[in-house]
Amino acid sequence: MLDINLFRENPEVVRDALTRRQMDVSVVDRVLELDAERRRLLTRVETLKAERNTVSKEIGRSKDPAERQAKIEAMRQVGEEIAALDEQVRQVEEALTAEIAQIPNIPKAGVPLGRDEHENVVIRTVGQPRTFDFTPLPHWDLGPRLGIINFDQGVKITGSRFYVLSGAGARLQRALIAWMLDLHIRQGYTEQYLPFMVKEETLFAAGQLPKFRDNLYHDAEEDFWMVPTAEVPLTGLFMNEILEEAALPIHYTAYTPCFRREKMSAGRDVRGIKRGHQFDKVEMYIYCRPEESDRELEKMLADAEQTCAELGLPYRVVQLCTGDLGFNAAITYDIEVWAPGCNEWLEVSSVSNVTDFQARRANIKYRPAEGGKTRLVHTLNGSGLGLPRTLIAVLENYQQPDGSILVPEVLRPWMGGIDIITP
RNA sequence: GGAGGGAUGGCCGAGUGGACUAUGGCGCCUGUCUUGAAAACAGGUGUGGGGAAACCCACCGGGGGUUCGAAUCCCUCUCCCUCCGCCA
Repeated sequence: MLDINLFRENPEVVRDALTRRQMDVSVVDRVLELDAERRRLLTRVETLKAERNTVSKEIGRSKDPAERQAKIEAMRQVGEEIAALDEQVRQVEEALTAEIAQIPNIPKAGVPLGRDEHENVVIRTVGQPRTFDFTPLPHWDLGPRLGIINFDQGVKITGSRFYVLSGAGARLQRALIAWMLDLHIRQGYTEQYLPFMVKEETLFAAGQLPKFRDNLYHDAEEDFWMVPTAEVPLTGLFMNEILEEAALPIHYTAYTPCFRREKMSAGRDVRGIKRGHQFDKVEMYIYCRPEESDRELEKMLADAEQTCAELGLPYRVVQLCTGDLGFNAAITYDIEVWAPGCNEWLEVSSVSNVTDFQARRANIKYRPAEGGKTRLVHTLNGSGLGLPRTLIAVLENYQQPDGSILVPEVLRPWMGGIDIITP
């Protein structure tokens, strides 16, 4: 959520940000009107409340019954007026929050201008795509042949876009999770084990609600929501808290499953395990001072790149253009790995500086060491690689002519002696 | 699932309708004293909002209600604690 003061003092900044994101700017005027109305109502109602407070104290002290009665009568009317105005304030604030809550973050100055994902900018490519002297197979062929991915069973027990990993496939995914968590711990992150269901307030804080309601799973009985990413509970950890500056920066990593209805991408990427309703992810998350967030973004990007490098996967770093930037992010780098079987670059990681956007929604501040006013923290999030896609990349890049899969060196400690996956 | 007890400032803890402008203590900050520190003493010390400012408004777990006036009374929800039941 953006700062209301930004609209008052510098509405052009917001209009410019919306224009760069290819969005309509009329919301800015609606916000300004509602804000002016809110302040107009507040001035009136607070004057009346001050009067009521003063006179009520006089009533308490007064010994004259006639005077008391007159004042009680007068304040009864003032009270009715206050109630009516309070209700108007509530409605205006609700409308104001509804408008502001749907406005995305301001893209940082260096973010390339662009309409959609086609105008993203490749920053660098690292590693040479492996050359094959045979035709590499896509994972949806490799997996079933090796008996490590079963699509039919997933569909049978749950439905479309669900699959089962079996034997070495399940173990390989577990190895990736364990290895990645350990790597992030070495990089300075503290591991968190989190609830996989959260309440509505937490989703609002993380910027998922109200905008992405259609992409979330919701248990109506208990009013719990399944997390679409660890970013959501990680943002919620310090909701409504004031941290000490000395505690910052905070680096967290967490493994969680992620649940997404993917309503908006129905029909896309239907083959294989690239896009499912349930997938696993290891996330990195940082809380820091505003001055540190640019530097922390570079650290997080380097940390995410290290996972690809150590897995021996060729990858490229892509900077998202303004038209493709996510709702919360001010700047985002995607990491894409080459999948020779399905013949495409797979987005395995997305590393973003969210600046104070989630912190304002979640009300997470810190007290400067020198004292003075509390300030909003900056938050950053990045996947230390989404798992099905990393699994795809490992399977397709490490396939051998006979259809077997060589297990990457770094994962072998978790594979119980399996160096090569064969049928 | 059942019965009971709780939730007050950074922390402890008092407050059962009007002097609460939230007592007191601890902690923290500033000052006095001191070569310095400690101790003692004095003052200060929450968050958010409105206003050019003076100042004002809101907040005692969340929401709603009664009242001229609510930390205090009523309803409701959440969470914590104790016990019982059930349970991986």
